[in-house]
Amino acid sequence: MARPKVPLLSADRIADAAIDLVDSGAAFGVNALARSLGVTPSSLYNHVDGRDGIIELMRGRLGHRYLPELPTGAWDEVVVATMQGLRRLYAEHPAIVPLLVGKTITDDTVIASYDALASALVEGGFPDDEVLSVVAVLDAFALGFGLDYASPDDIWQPGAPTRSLDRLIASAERGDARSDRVFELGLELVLDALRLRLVRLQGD
Amino acid sequence: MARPKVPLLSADRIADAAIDLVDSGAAFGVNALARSLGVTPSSLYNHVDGRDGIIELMRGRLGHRYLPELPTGAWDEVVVATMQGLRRLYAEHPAIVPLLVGKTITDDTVIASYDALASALVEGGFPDDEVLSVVAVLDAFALGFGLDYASPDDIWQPGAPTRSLDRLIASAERGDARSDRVFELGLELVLDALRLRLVRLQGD
DNA sequence: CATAATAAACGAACACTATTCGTTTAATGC
DNA sequence: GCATTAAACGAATAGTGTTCGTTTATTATG
Repeated sequence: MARPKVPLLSADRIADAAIDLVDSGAAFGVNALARSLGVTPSSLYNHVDGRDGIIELMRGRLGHRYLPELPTGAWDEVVVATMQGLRRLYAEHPAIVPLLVGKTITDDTVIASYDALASALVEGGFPDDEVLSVVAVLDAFALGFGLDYASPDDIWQPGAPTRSLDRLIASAERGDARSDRVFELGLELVLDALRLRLVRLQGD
Repeated sequence: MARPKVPLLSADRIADAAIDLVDSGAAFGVNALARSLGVTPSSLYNHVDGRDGIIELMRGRLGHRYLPELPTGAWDEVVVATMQGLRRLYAEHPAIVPLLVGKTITDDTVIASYDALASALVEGGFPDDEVLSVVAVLDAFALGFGLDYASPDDIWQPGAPTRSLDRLIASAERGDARSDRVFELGLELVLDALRLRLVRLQGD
């Protein structure tokens, strides 16, 4: 096919198809993505910057869908809103997480979200030299939970009898319900801890 | 070369070489691994179960090196010991983390470590139906931190001016010092929160 | 309107990757 | 001493991500 009157592809269309592909459970790849778009792989390179570029586009699209535009209110409300946005993102698109980790974030929408979170913490009273650490802790949390959602049903597969693990696994929840419970507990714990830290800081 | 008198390869030797390879910063792959062992790729398949098998072997070897054999004492001491073991593991072998995530854990040594952690929490007074969630939270934490260690120097790369992020990034620590600080803060937060939860639970 | 420049698709090619297969050689057990 | 097994090999396969040069259609300029 030569150049069509109306373009078949665009960055957004490619990103959406990539998200669909990853959600389908298939392995993410440029070739497979092109196939799902009914296009040859090299055509994609007219619109996006290779594999990593496509991944960053996916991050942006999902960020746009799930992360609050301009979260306002008390710092802990911003934290909750951001974390729940990430939870929904990861819960509904678990397979994308492994692709996202360890890559520099450049997408404006996502950057803006982190900026809003950091700003809320600053205004909430956390000292400047601690805010980025708190953000990193929250990020580590969210990422860990994202990976939890992406984990196989059986996280552990004991080959020999255990003291507690076998028993606890047998009576434990499974699937999304389990992941949700873990997230709720984790968020509660980290919020309690942060509030405690803040009153301690302000007590001095 | 035909079969040598004394075998060139063994599962352990392959795992050690794989760890060295990953630590060197090179991309992990069966071919590259074979090259580093002075052997052809197919020879490895006599000893290990493919790429995933090698990764699980690495997990086991590293677990054996870094996770306390049989941690004892109060539940929070076990938590600290386990988390710090994981921190050392991730800090000294950050590049292995992306390979580990999202794969079922079968290695006996690593299983035993999680079992000890779960048992300590049970004995510490956490209710049965909550222990696995706490373990998962800690795991999510540790994994998130591991990924933090593995992250590039620039986690964020704002393309436009920001409210706080630019300023905070400019004056922030970088590299391992930053990651260590984040870990310490995170561990402190989660321990505070867990202790608080325990006294609340026992108060009822 | 003609022509040049650009955008967008294509297919072919390249250098990898992980894996499988059949073969050869050396060590071992009865 | 002979059959079996273990362990290496090379060749082959199918797939990966990416680059390159070419063709075609649309757009903008003179």
